[in-house]
Amino acid sequence: MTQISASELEVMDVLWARPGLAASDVHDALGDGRDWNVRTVKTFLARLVEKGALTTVEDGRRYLYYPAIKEDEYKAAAAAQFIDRVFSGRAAPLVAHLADARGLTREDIAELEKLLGELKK
Amino acid sequence: MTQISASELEVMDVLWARPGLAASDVHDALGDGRDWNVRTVKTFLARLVEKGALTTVEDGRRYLYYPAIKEDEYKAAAAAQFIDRVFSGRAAPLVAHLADARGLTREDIAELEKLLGELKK
DNA sequence: ACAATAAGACCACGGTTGTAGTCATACACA
DNA sequence: TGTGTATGACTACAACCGTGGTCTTATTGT
Repeated sequence: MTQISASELEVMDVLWARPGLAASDVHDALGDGRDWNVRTVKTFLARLVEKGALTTVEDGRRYLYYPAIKEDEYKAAAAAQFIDRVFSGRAAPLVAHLADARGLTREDIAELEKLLGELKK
Repeated sequence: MTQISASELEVMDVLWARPGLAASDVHDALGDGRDWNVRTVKTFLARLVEKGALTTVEDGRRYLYYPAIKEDEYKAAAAAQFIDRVFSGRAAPLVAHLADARGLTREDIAELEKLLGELKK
């Protein structure tokens, strides 16, 4: 299970949101801010297929791309791995640092409290 | 500010805990589990110096290494960057995913609640 | 005094990543 | 009907990363 890079993840995000796009659609969807050349996007797509993160379906003379891994599962694993690497597996210090670094919004705090309430059951 | 890799971060962790070690001490301190060759550790140290994350003080014919960046600041920035990349900047989903992926311990939950209580002030 | 050892300096090498270029071909419009 | 254009296939290439080798010199134990 090779690693998905930061750039590749942006591509995955597009396809998790709208599965079944062709390369040029993905390129367009990334548009704002990210102005990668279409060929760069195609490279990422090809690498994601190699890595088993995407599958393709032929559509005439082009491919449509679909996620082969679930967003939730991937992100949960990525979060766990990040916490292990940087915070020795402890989640609380991470949240503390976030508060420091960028200030959680009031909504974030409310959402977290609700979440913790549910977890306690 | 070049990126610090996962392996390099393990080296930083040693020196944040005990600043002023020489290369071989860092190697020893990593010991358990991590059995990198001493030269591998030296490569990481040299790269961290190049990257500006460590500074050296000569001690006879060897160097002592000291962190040039603060652990808290680095980790806060790393956390913010991770959340931006993977969770579009929202912290709450991250915690939710953690709960999913590995189950927060009862202590984690208690600690997070305490933290949130303080943040609300 | 000499040999084994340890330190730093420099080098290597294959894999990953970001960022495309080139080539052949198929389609679409003038 | 021929030419620009979009697509996929393949290639490139420098930087970074994990992993450690070589070479020179200094120190240390016998």
